[in-house]
Amino acid sequence: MNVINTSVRRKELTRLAAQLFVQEGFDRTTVRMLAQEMGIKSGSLFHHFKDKQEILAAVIEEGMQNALTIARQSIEHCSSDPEARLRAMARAHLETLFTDRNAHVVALFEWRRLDPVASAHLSHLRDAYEALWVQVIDDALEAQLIRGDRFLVSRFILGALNWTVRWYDPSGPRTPDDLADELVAMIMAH
Amino acid sequence: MNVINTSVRRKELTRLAAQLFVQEGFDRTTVRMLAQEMGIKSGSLFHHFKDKQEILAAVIEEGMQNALTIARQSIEHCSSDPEARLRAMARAHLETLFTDRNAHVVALFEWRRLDPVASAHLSHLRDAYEALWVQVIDDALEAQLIRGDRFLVSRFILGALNWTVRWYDPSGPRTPDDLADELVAMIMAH
DNA sequence: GTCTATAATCGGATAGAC
DNA sequence: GTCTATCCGATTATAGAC
Repeated sequence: MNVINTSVRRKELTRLAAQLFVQEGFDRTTVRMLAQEMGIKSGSLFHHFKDKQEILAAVIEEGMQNALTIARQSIEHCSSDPEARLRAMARAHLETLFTDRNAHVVALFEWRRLDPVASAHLSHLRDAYEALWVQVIDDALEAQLIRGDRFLVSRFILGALNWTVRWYDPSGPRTPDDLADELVAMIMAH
Repeated sequence: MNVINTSVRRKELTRLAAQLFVQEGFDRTTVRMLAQEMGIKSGSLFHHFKDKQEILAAVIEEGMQNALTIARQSIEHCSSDPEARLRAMARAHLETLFTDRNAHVVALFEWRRLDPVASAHLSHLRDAYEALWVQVIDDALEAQLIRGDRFLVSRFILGALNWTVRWYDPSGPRTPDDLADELVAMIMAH
């Protein structure tokens, strides 16, 4: 019935793949490395996934799905206050990047490696997630919490958040929530 | 005498390599592609560079050198005013990313692909560039132009700027300078 | 400095037995 | 569902002639 294979086994394998993709990058991760991490031989891997591309697509779908779910849950809890919603979105973004870990990072940094068909198939998820952001940003702009062009502001905020992957050390003194709060504080026109 | 080969021929080849590295990514750029772009056969390439790694190091050194030079020139022109200096740094950053193009982008996005020796050898350039930023940010903080932790603020600003590579279209209506100005406006506590 | 030719290795992917 | 064995194209890099 389902076009998409969602068995728990495949989920587990996808999780392991995400880990390697973040560590090494998609291009440098070989099917042999993936298989070893999964405790099987490289030939067996192709019983679960058609090819390497399909693994990437699975990871990225998982990452965007996660990001969407967590973000939606987070802003539900504070539906009225624009400032709380903005902070919640930033926190949710960093939560899926660092707490849940890996899949969302792959979605952000390896999207270009998707073949055109997979990219087209998954773009609605990315669009839905960005729409969530633009909505929250619009509310914040209307409440005069922040200033600027809705499009640019969301790009800048997401850029600042995404780039944390390159420098932030979760084992350091600051929590992801600290980062999110500090970013929001920085741009607020209080 | 010189440890580093700085012939104009090598500079030209480095420029072409940078272009391909941005388009395809370092891992997916083959020496055959590089050679073809340079109008020679792949075997001849190794007369100019010891190996593929050395090409990457050359590109990244060029990119950081460019960024440093342009940034220093830009803030010299406005040595007194903290706001002008901040704006100048942001403009310079986007100028080396989009106007000069390629080499600085490679430095930012492919740094991880450097082998440890090359990375250690080039890190002083990256550190010098970041120090320039922290200095400008410190001045802006002291003048109460912006608020926050000096370390985090510079990371967030650089993240927002770096991520533009992923979405900004230079052939669109906005100039890189527009972007820089809008980012500065967004974070200013006027 | 560039060429041709090729070595040596590694990559994704398949076939067929169990 | 996993294994072994293997195909075969692609990749980095070298050797030696011109």
